[in-house]
Amino acid sequence: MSTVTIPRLFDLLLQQYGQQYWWPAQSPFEVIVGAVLTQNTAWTNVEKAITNLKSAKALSAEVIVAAPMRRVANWLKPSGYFNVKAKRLRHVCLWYLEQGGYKKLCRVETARLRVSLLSVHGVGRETADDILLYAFQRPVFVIDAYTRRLFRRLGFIAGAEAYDILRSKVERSFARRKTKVMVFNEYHALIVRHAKNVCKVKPRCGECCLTAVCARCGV
DNA sequence: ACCCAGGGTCATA
DNA sequence: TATGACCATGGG
Repeated sequence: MSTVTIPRLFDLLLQQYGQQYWWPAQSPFEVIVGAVLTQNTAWTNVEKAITNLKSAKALSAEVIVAAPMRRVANWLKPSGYFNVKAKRLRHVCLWYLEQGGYKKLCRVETARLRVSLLSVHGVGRETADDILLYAFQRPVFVIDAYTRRLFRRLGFIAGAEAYDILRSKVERSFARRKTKVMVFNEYHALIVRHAKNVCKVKPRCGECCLTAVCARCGV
């Protein structure tokens, strides 16, 4: 009998769904904005907010910092938590400008860049890692709720481990691989893609997330 | 009407 | 360290 491992699951998901071509954005800065706006929010709602920013020619750190918070919040409205996110986005933009912009940030070593990101109000571990991986192409694996649930269900983890414990566990399992950035990029995207196969049985059994066929629900 | 979504901060114990 | 309240829109 073959045992599924963390690297093996990556192969299986890639076979099943193919490449996902993440992050859906046209620039690194757009990745950063999207990473903040997608916090506990459906991506379709984030797209609407980003469309608002583009229509207003406000998808830039300078414009966002200069704009009144009420106006920023208004652009962000479709993505939910708009008052909170307007504040967070402002902090991120101030940081981005203070650090000298994308080119300067590209020179910062990964561990330092992570610490720097985490010092920004509104940027937690997952958001920081989204940015590190998808805006700066750093070999960092993003742990989200889907990853936690799927990996727990498959017996890779207990489920309640601290974020950084899980992250290093996954990263170590690909330690010998040369293309870590590509793998981590695709793996996280594939897990999110796979999550869309969650069964729609109500009430949710709590175990049916992230498998195409839920044994408990019998779907 | 209810549940959920590509989290993070803050107060509290 | 570890819970719980809070933030808020849009789709199923």
